[in-house]
Amino acid sequence: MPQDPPEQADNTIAMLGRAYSLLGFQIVDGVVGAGYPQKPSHSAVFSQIRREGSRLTALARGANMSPQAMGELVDELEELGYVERKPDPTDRRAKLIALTPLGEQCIAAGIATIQGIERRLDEILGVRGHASLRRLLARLLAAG
Amino acid sequence: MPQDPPEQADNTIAMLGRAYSLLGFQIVDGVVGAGYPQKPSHSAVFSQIRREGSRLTALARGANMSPQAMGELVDELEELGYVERKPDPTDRRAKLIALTPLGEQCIAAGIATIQGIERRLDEILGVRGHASLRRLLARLLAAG
DNA sequence: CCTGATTATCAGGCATACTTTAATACCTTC
DNA sequence: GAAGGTATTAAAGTATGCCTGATAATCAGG
Repeated sequence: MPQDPPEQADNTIAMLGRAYSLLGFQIVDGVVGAGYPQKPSHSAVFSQIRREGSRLTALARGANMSPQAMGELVDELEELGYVERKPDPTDRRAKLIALTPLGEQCIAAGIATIQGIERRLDEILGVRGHASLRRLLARLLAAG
Repeated sequence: MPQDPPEQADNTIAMLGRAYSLLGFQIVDGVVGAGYPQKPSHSAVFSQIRREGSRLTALARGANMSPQAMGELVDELEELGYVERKPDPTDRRAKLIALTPLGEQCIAAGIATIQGIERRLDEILGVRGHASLRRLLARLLAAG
């Protein structure tokens, strides 16, 4: 993730960065504040783990990192009680990493936090303004 | 800087993050590609250094970090030839950190890169769309 | 002119988020 | 059933971006 650009305080990119930083921290604070401690990097797991359980290598590929690095994230989440490792019935080398009930509550808290922030965006920008922001961002991302 | 939020791929915050990541890397790539190597953290210096030169402590306070940490950034920029330390004529304890001609060229390259990206945003979003995006972001940031 | 604050810097440490190397267990295929 | 590939894990290393503590020079006030 890059930093603020050199020079010129009010370019669009710097504003995007500040907005993201502002809201992103609110998510982490919200979820942690709701009683679900975690690190930002854990989202790499939460965002792609499947209900039936996911293999470590699959998670690593999906997050574009080494299986070893993903293994450490899973270790931490297991320690926190959010996921558990179960043997994969179809391959005895592999393990399935699956959410515990606490992990599901954590995800629910994350979704609730995000929805709360989005409602605040509706207030700040107006429902139409917020929709407009999303449309513009979508177009920007589509254009790559 | 936080990461992607847990869960839900298409919330506004995640879109902001992806947009920032996309464009932010383009800035670094652009400036480095123009022949001015640097690290993202160096922007903490470039963005606030004054033409007459700035004291280390002033830069550190402005970037909200310790003077030691700022000293290291200045070391690196001095090594790269972008800044130089000169004695402060008004205080023999202090040094003034000032841009070299190369440093000014680097800043110019940064500004040019940013302007190029902003022109691309004009193309992608339309001039009015881009202005609208900036207006929405400004309102978001003002509401804190 | 002594005292205490300020300026810069040296030295060492720490957290985050990865990496590579290597080992072990297991699968698949010839 | 041996060879080679895949899944996980342990161990150690790297890069970034900061920090605290201590030191030396200098300044400013009583």
